[in-house]
Amino acid sequence: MPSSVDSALSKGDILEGSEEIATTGHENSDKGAPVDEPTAPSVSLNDPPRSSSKDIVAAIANHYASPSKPGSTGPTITASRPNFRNKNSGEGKELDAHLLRRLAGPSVGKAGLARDQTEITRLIARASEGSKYYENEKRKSEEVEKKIEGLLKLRDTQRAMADIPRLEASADKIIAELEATRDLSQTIVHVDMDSFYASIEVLRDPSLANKPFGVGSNNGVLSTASYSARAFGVRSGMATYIAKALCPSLIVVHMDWERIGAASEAVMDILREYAGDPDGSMEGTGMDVAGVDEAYVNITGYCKAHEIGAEECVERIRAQIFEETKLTASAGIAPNKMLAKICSERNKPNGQYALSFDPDAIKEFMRVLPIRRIPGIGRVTERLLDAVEIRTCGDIYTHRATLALLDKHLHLREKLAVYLGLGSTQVKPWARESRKSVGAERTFRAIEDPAKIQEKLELVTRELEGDLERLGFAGHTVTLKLKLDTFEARSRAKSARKPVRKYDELLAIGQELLAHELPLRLRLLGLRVTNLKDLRAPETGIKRFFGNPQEAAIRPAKRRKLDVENSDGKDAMKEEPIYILDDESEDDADEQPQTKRAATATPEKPRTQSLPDVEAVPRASSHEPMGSQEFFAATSNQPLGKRKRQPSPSHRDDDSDDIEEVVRHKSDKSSEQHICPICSKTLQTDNAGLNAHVDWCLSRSAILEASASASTSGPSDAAKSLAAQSKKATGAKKTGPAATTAKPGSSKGSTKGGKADIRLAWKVL
DNA sequence: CGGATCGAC
DNA sequence: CTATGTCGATCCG
Repeated sequence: MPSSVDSALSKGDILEGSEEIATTGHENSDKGAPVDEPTAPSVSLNDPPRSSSKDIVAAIANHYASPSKPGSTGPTITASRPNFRNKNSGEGKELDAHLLRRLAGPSVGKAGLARDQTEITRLIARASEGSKYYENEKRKSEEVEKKIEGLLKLRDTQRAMADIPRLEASADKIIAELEATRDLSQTIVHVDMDSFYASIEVLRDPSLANKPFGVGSNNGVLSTASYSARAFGVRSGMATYIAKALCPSLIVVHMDWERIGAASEAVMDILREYAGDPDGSMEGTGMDVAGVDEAYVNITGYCKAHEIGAEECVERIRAQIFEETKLTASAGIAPNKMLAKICSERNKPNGQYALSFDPDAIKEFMRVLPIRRIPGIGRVTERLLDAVEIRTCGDIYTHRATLALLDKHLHLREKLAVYLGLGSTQVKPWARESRKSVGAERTFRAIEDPAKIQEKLELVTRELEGDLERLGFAGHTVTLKLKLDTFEARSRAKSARKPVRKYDELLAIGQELLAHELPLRLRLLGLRVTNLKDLRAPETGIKRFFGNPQEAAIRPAKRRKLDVENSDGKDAMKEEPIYILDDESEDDADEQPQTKRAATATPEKPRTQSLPDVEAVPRASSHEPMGSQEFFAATSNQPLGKRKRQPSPSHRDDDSDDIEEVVRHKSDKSSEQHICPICSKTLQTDNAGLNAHVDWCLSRSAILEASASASTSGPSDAAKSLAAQSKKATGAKKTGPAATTAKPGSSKGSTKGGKADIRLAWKVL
């Protein structure tokens, strides 16, 4: 194995990444129910590393035949910055450092990795060599290199005639502005389950404890690896056969979506208890489920109400999680989501970390933080920043002039906010109105027979129709997504005059788009609908409800410190008087295509003028209709809603800012009459009650949908459907006991009664 | 608006 | 001889 190279790369700041790799469960549920036999989990102690023509695998196996006792030691964390430059020019065909990292997978940087990450990485690269996947990665890598080249050139020419001190001064001005927006009033915790899938497996089969094993859907890749497996270099996202090469004794278990979903539910329910106003009246409103195994919780109110400190509160949360699920969680406590997330990894396995709320301490914390730790900064961005010598957040300040010069590409303002440790303090449930698209896609063995491709299109279309139906959306634009067998991706879209959602309409458009592309050799085909129309948007009945002057009055008052970003916080408050009481439909009423949907993307002013002298330009604020927004925002969760949203705190300089209103403080009018937008029933309850009901109602329809597809499409589809739910419906009631016991009428359906049942379900599993 | 890319889980 | 699916954001033309 090469060595000279090592010096250049060896200390890969391996720390971080995502614990779990997202997987779908589509494949694993193919064969009926998830593995859950009385017997041992479906382990596949496969054949020893098949010595392929490439004895690379064998080489890897050799290299790691005797890893530094897996359990014995935590990974040696050699803190050092990534170094992408290829200093190993001495060797014949050296693989590009960036490419190596790409091949290493998305989660390189995770905690608990083996020591010499570099060796593993390059061996993996060798093993991958020649595959289409490899070639594609190489191509992409080269594109990035090219972009960097251009960037550096631009920087140099610009710098030649730039007034550096002035650029720095303007950056400092922005810093001052941003600093003024700092909000330390909220205590936010990010709770992250420890190797979730793996831990769940250990619970089912205790004999797995301390053994190196991985959890994967099928033959492909591992979604997660146990800590002892990580000591061998195995990590999430890694191809199973490579993992086996690294760790011959690796055990591979399949995902058990039922359990994962139940466990997730149990955990989220616990968290919801801590996420509410001080009086506890709005339990769950201060929570943001960010995936099956993680969530943000605003514990400000809870701590105040119970007169306890944040750390104690979080200890309590974690203890409760463990007590009720026997699963451990890690957590980060900080004044905003970004920081909380970063902190939750700090003491990863079963630990917590509380960041100081002192601005200077926060800045010091950021100063040494590798840029890659920032949510939103991935492989490519890390590479770009590295090119301009920015590796830690502290480097952002040092090179602020460069960022100013390359603002168009590197976003100075956004980076400065990161440098300051600013982030969103908005913690609330995902609102269905913020959904932008609904889609379905499928990967398969490359095919080129038009008839076969057509079949795939039909399959995907059927799936999409089902999702649209279940979710209650239709869309104006249909996009066909293709991935060639070379991994090259492509997409084609077409907008219809009317929002579409039916199978026939979708298929027709899909076929049209597809026809134009054939012939093809495909490995993936997907269909997606955007420019959504919410079919469950408030109808006249509901509209009246929200038109209620009292509700409207809340609007302007409750404008909270918008997150970072907002060049001019001052007048942001004026021109508030627009309470879109009625009609959310004007939403797609299509008028100003600009105003709404495009609000974020199309600022009223040229987005390019954000460079140096960015003068705060008061823009006409873009208002989101609030009607149903508040309604749903207060809802505790979203069935089948997906996660992830603006990772980075800032947006352009346009203030389209997330009109994130604080929806809480509500009129807790106890008895009011509302009409459920889903089932149309009239309810006698307060807002919370209504929301709870809608919640239940939505999840119920999701379940019905699942059963329906079960009877119409056969068992495999049903299983898939359920799997999809477990994964997507982070907040939705799961099927099974939990779901069937949830009480619709109860104004607290999601809290008391139902919860106990759900937990019971988890324990029973 | 359509297309491509990045990032996240 | 591996590498999903689903979604949001952003940038470009």
